Amino acid sequence: MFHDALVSFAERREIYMQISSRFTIAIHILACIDTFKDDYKVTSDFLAGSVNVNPVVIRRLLQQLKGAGIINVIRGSGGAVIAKPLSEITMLDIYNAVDSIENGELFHFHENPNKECPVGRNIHNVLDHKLDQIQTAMENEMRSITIQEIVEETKSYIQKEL
Amino acid sequence: MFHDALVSFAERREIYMQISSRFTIAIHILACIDTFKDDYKVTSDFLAGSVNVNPVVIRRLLQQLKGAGIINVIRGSGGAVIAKPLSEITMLDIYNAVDSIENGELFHFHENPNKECPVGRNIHNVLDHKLDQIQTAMENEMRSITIQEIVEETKSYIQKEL
DNA sequence: TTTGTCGTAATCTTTATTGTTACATCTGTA
DNA sequence: TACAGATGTAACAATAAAGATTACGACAAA
Repeated sequence: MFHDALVSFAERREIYMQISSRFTIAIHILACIDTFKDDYKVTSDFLAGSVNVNPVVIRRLLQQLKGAGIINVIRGSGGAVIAKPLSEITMLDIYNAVDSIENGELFHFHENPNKECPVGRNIHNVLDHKLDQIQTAMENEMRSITIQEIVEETKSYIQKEL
Repeated sequence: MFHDALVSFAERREIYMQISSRFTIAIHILACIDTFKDDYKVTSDFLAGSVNVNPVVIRRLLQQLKGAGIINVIRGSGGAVIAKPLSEITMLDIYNAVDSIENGELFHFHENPNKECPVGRNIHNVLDHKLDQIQTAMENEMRSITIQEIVEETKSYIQKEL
């Protein structure tokens, strides 16, 4: 009988997961780099002004995007440029690049279900697959949207303002 | 020219979003209630033992699930029971019930893009639709999975142990 | 060599979540 | 009707992550 074992507590240690604003900021950054590439040197200060965050936050993101081969950052003289065709950069690439969520998992699973409980020791096995299925659906949708679309729509909005 | 305006900072106020462990805990709770309904009175202490969290955390979740019409909680004598057929409870129902993410939005959008920048003042319009599209894909997948499946698979895992 | 910029470490602030204690309230039962 | 066992919920503490900010060394072009 596990009933008595269940009625008790324990210490825990969990990992958080969230889709942070790094994701939308990174997209914003790429849209800026492309939009202003011919007219300005797109520095971290310039981007910080458009996004409205501290330049260091931008530089950290630029490093992550560079690490993923999405952009190049020019040391010394400054500025960032896009490293490959916009049509080949998907939302998923960016999502992965900026490490939007902890260790690639969207859901925050409670860490220590009680192994003495039949449900507690099996729930992980059951749920992991389902959670994966949900996350995959999300990632597939992300993969279907390119930065090219984003930039084109942004430019069309800007056109309409004139 | 907006260049000068861009190279500057500003204060901000943001809202966090994450898929908290409340979601997986709530599923765990429902699996327990159903699995043990004939053999035990499923109290918050009992559930706390299986999930391995403080009973108050469980009670808070029970209230949220009750608010969504998913379970009933018995005051006084204690215990929780499921309020409708398991096949009619989807992962999405639970996700919504436990308020897994802030104000229904999965993505944390940076709050104050600079309105003086053509990209800054349009990025929200462009992205909102795309982010919605991604979130919808995720929610559709959630809607396709019922608690019945979860419970059945859990029971089948438990069977295999014997 | 000066100037502007990147790269990055270190520290602080803010915020949400979760943990915990405490206690009023409720209900079945002795 | 008093008791025992639960729930309902407020209040506060502890923990953790994100993001803000400062500082400064490294670098490249003029």
